[in-house]
Parts: sequence; structure tokens; C-alpha cells
Amino acid sequence: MGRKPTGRPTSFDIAFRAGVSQPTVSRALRGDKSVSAATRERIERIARELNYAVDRNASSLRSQRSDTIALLFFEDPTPDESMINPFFLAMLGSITRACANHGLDLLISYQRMEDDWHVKYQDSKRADGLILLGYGDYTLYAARLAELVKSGTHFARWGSVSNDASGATIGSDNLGAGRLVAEHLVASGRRKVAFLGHADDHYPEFEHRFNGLCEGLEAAGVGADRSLQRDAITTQEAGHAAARDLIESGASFDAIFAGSDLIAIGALRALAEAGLRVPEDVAVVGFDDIPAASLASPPLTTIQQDTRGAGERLVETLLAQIEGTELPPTRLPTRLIVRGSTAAA
Amino acid sequence: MGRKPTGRPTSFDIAFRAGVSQPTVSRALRGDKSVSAATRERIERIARELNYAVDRNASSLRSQRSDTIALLFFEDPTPDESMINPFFLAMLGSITRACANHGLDLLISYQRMEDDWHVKYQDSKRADGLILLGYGDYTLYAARLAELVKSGTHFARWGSVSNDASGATIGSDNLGAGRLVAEHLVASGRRKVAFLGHADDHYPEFEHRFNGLCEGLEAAGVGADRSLQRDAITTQEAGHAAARDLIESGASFDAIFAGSDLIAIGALRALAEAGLRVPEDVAVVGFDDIPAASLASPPLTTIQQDTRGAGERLVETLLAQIEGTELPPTRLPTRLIVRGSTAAA
DNA sequence: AAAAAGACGGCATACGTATTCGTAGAAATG
DNA sequence: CATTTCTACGAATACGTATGCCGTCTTTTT
Repeated sequence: MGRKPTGRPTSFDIAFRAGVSQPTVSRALRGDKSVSAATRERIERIARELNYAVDRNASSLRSQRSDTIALLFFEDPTPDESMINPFFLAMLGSITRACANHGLDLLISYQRMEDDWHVKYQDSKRADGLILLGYGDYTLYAARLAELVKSGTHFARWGSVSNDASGATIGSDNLGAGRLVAEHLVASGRRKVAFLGHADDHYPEFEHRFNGLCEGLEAAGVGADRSLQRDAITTQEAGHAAARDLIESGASFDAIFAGSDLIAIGALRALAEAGLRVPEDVAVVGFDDIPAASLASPPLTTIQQDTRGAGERLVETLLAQIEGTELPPTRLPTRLIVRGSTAAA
Repeated sequence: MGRKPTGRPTSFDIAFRAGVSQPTVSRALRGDKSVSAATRERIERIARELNYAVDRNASSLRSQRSDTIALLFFEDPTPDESMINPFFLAMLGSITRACANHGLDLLISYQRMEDDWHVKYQDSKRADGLILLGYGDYTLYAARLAELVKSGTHFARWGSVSNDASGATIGSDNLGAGRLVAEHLVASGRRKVAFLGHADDHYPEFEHRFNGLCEGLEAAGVGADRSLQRDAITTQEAGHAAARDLIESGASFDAIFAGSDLIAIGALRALAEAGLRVPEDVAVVGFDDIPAASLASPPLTTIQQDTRGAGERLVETLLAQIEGTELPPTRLPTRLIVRGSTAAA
């Protein structure tokens, strides 16, 4: 007696019933070798009976480890929550699973990039590290990344893997993916391939995809016509506008490689409006393999990224960094998914 | 001197430089009235200069409040992360925003329903409450809900709002939505409306939508033919199979109301395969208004749920429950989005 | 058989904050 | 001027765990 009847049991309560001291309970539940098997089992049984759960706040306070990471999403237009790129949903699922596998909790937040991430999460001991995810203008947040590195914040980000390396980066092999697309299109008899998506350092992923396309075309002996490129951020509207602009320019082309599926879907609409048939007149290839890709008409040929591997790799890299090891950046392979939008003409 | 040069600053450091005591720092930063404005500003300035952030673990330990809620997703098939119903993405965005508005952090986890949620989050003081989200077989987890209630766990869930009320529930007015659809279809000249989706208590949302449809049809003087219902969980494949079954049964119908957009999209495919034209021969209505709905061919008429309001309401309800108040369940209104799949015949 | 090593676990303490209680001085009240 | 009421803050402490250090008791070594 003397115990509060209401409150949740603490490690002291377990200790009392098990006839041991509180530290022993802590050690037993953490699997410390210095507790005999018999004692540990007794403690575990009692803990289960009392429905005991370690207080994570006390635990984290003492151990200075939260076993939690924060996932930060950000997009620069931030139009409507429902228009979040579905590709990220797949990433989210994969990251969630990876965290669970590593015994980590996951905090999630949509950010506007203006906030002090390190203060909010790492400095407040809320999370051991950050995962950054977003399709935004890279140059806008490159400075932020540098700050994060300087402040010693642990983080891994999804994005284009380059050499200036602001922090640990995991990304798809965009260059290789561009080559894959080039090869496929050339094999399908296409010769004049347009690209929809920004091709400058504001959107490095797109730039790499475009460069890969050009390299692939040239390697196949087909000239790459860089005048067939049109800027577009990753929305249907942008894709529609870019394709329309391309069409109205009077340029001659027989294929479109879009920087993302959303862009490609917008382009499909513009092509239909212009009376151009897909794939007969123009082949279309997207990127991401979002669920809607297979629903488009015709179903969209696209590049599938290894989202499953991406989540696992992001978490691994981040954990290593927290431990003090620095893993090299990862470039994940991609896969071409052939569907109706590029069926042999 | 005497301070560790490495470690992050604590409230004691701030106190020392401000010439006050640690408790005063705590009070000042929390906006306590009993600190003079001058002192508070001085403390805030110093805190900013030192890049101080309150240690959330210590804070939560002491105050017994984490200002965090956990969002638990679950689906019973759990097929592939990338196939998560896009509708939930909208919910996720909305909940995230609502949490931010209320100053809450959000933990997220895909669950398999077998775990002890209350132990993992509430009992461990990791979160102050739970939000439950999932399209699963309701009867499978109704028992779990009862346990949660019994264990005194704070939670709010998205689902069908009924009277047996296992915990605080927020959901769409599915019955009303079904009526909306009925009215629209009847106004478009349809008379024989089929329903694709489970219509029993395993999937109460679907059941309510179906009941609403029947009520609406009868209210309009058009008989509801319950033999035109086919079971289907919310996937394209299930929708395809259900529609095919319906077609092959030889039943006569001129409209399909699908329990979800994914089902509707599967049905569109089955109809196309059977040579039936949409909307000329058969009108099709979906539910959720996922992004792919407007991409389908023809674009899908559907019911839009108030996801924005839903997130806000879930969080509000949960917070109230944590405070000890019990808010009544909410039934959110829905909106009919008319597109090509039901254009006047 | 004496000494060294190992297995097991207790004691004391620190993690950094929020909160209860008490109090010195200022301001208000008579 | 004496008394009461505020205002603004400090002292002490509790939240529940993890860990460094040390002491037993048993086992092994020489």
C-alpha cells in the first residue's frame, strides 16, 4: 500500500513485485546481459500482467535517444492537400515500413521550408534525425540544407544524387532512366523526342532525366533536339500547358518524355485536344508509375522507381549518420514499364 | 565556466544569463502571466540567441502531456504500399494541417490491427491520443475498439457514424450521399441502378451508401432493385470482377453506383470489355473523388467527401476527449461532382 | 588453498523541465 | 501609517527511467 491506485505502474512497481530493484527492471526489459534469464522472465511476466509500458519520455530524457525520426514533406506550390504527388504516398508507405523494421517511430509534418527544422525536432530532442522529401525548386532550399549540415543536424534526403552533396542523399538513377527511355523510344521507331519538365538546376532530377534522354538518343545515333524541351513543374496543368505550347510551336516530334506522370497525363489531354493520336502519332512516356498511370488512356508507359528500396535506404543511411558513420549516397536503379502509350506504331 | 562547452543549452543556461531562476525561464517561455513583460522579452531574446529549444522529453515527462497524437492506418488486405487508397492521402494531408494548427505533433504508423495500440502509444506516454483510419472489415476490429474504450484510451476514428458508437466517430453522411446519387441518376433518366460494394455490417459505410441509394430511388418513385447489388472491396480488381459478374448475370440495368472510385474504375473497364458504352448505355457514379476519377474515361461522376473538414473535426474531437469533454459524433455533408460518366443520355 | 575473475544486481544519481508553495517588495486600501 | 492585496519571482521537488560504480557470491585459475 501507499501506491497510488490510479496511476499507471512504473518500473518501481514491477521491481517491488518481482523482489528486485528498479534498475534491474530497466536492465531486464532492455535485454541487458547482466540479468539472469530467470529474473528477466519473471520481470517480463509481471510487466505483462500489470500492462506496464516503459515511459518513453523518461526513457528518452535519460538516454538522450528518442528512437524517432521526423519525415518532412514540402512542395513549393502547396496548392491543395489532395493534389500531393501520389508518388510520395508510395514513399511514405515504404518509409513507414522501414521505420517499423528498425524499431523507430515516425513523426510526420508538411513543412513550408521556412521553419527551423533542427530546432523543432533535433534540438528539442523530439527526433534523432530527419528525412526530407519534396519536389520543389532545389535552389530555394539548397541554402537550408547547408544550414542543416552546419548545425550538425542528422538528415537524409530524397532527391538528385550529385557531387556537391549537401548531406546524405538517396535518389533514383535519373540519368540511367533517361537512357532507358531513349532506347525504348528509338527501338519503337521514334526519332524526334520532346521533353516536358524543367531542365535546369532548379529541378536537378528533371535535368538528369533530360540529360539521360539526350545521351541515350545520341548513343543510338539519333540526334537529340534540345529545342523540343519545355519547362513544366509536376502538375497536370503544367503538363497540359507545356504540351500545348509545344504543339502550337509547330515543331515536329513523334514522342514525348515527360518528367513525371502528372505532366504526362496533362500532355495526353493536350494531344487529344489537338487531334493527335497516342501512340500512333506521338508516343508518350511518363515517370513515377503512379496508380493513375495505368488508368490513363491509353495506359501510360512510364519509369518505375524503387520506392520500397528507397525508404529502407533512407532510414539506413540516416541511422548510420546518427551512429556516426557516413554511408555513401545511393543511386537506385529504375525499371521501364511499357504500356499502351508507346505501343509499336 | 563550469558549463559543458559541447552540450545544448538548457533552461538553466538561459536563466543564468538572464539573471533569473530556471523556473522563471520555464514560465516566461510558456507565456505565464506571472512573468513581467520586460523579463519575458529578455528571456526570449537570450533563448533565441543561444538557439535554445525546450527539451520535449523533459517537458512531457514533467507535465504528463506530449502534445502529440498518433495516426494509425490499417487496411485488411495490406497488399502493396503503393496501392493505398488515395483518399487517405487527402485525409492525411488534412489531419496533418489540423495538427499543425493545434500545435500538435503527429506520429504515424501503418498497423496490422493485431498490436496493442494503447500500450504502444498512450500507455508509454508517447501520444495523448489516437486517430484511427482504415477501410477494413469493420466487424474484425469492432472488438478492438471496445477494448480501447475499456482501457480508457483517447481516440477518434474515421468511419461510419452509427449509434452503437464505439468511441468518438467522424464520418461522411453516407446515407445522404446515397440519396444524392439516386436523385441525380433519376433526374438523368435512369431507372435500374446497380450497386457495387458490400452491403452488410462488415462495411458499414458501403451499407449506408447503398441504403441511401435505395431510399432515394423509392422516394423518387423508382423501385430499388436490391438484386442488382454485388459485393466488392475497394480495389479496381474487385470492381472489375463485380461488374463482370453483374453483366454476365444478364440482369438489366442502366446505371451503376460504386462504393468507391477504385471500384468504379474497375467497373468502367468491365463495361468497356463488354462493349457497353458509358454513359449512353450505363451511367456510372463513384465515391471519394480521388485524383484518378477525373482521369478516367469518361471522367467519373462521383461523391466528394469533406476531407478538409474531416481532419479538423477528428483532431478537435480527440482533443476534447483528452480534455475530458465528449463531443458528439459528426456526420459531414458530401457533394456530388458531375462528370462525363453520367452525362445526360 | 589462496587468489583472481566473472556473474548478478543494488545504490546513488542525472537527464531537463514544470509546478507547488512561499515570500519580498510594491501597490492599493482603510 | 498600518494592513491587506497583488505582482513577480526563487527554492525545492517530482516526473520515471538508464547508467556508472561498487559490492556480493560463485566459479575458475595457479
